[in-house]
Amino acid sequence: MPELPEVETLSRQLHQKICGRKILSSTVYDDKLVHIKNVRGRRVIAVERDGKMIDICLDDGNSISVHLRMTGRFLWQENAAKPKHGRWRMGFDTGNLFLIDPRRFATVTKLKKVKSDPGKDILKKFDFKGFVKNYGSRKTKVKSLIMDQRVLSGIGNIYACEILFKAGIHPERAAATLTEGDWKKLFHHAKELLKAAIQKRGTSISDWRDLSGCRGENQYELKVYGQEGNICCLCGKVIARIKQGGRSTFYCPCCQK
DNA sequence: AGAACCGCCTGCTTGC
DNA sequence: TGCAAGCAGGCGGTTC
Repeated sequence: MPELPEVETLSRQLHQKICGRKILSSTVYDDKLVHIKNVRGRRVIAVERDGKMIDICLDDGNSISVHLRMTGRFLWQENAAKPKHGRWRMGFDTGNLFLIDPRRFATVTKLKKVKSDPGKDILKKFDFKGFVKNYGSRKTKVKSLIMDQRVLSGIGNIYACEILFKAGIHPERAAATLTEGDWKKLFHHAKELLKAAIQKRGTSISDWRDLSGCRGENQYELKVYGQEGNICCLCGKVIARIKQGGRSTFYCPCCQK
């Protein structure tokens, strides 16, 4: 599932491919997306990432915001033949951009471009002091907190598990029990991990692919996610899996306190 | 405030 | 082999 590194990868590739290009056609194949209108003839002036959203900024001041949710992805194709699970196509003079989404959870909205808060994005102007002040004394579990998109933007289940492992913090700890040192460690590893994952063009678990249909390579770097029953690379004990609000959490009971 | 659950979806895995 | 049930989960919404 696309999280910050995957969305950043796509966003950069898209910017490269369609920035400055005019949208010659727009074809919607999925009834859930029929609201996508008034796109033809517009020129793309930028493609930006906003948390897990991809914003395709147009020359009329609007922006097409795409959230890929679970299985959404973009594919660039020279020909206009609809690929399997193709939900939407935008035609450019250089080729065709398809939104592919087997499970149809992805959402597309067209709206006036609004500036979001870069202080919530770990790789932008992240506001560490503001975070600790506003959320550091919450009673909620630390994993739920860092996955809350209103609090931090971009972190999903896979990277949340990996970040907490690197930082040696148990996913069920109440946020309020973390010291400033714990938070510093957590955000240090979060930054490093997310940057490294972008370098690897994302984590290709299940069906994630980049704009050219290529797999990322970060799945080989995962230490706990999907590793239930395997041996921890640090201590040799068995990786555990628990449910937190219906979602799987993977962690090492020995290394994460 | 916080946690759990549901609905949205479809492909894949599991069990008989 | 084939079919049905179960499972996966980001997010918004509801409920306790």
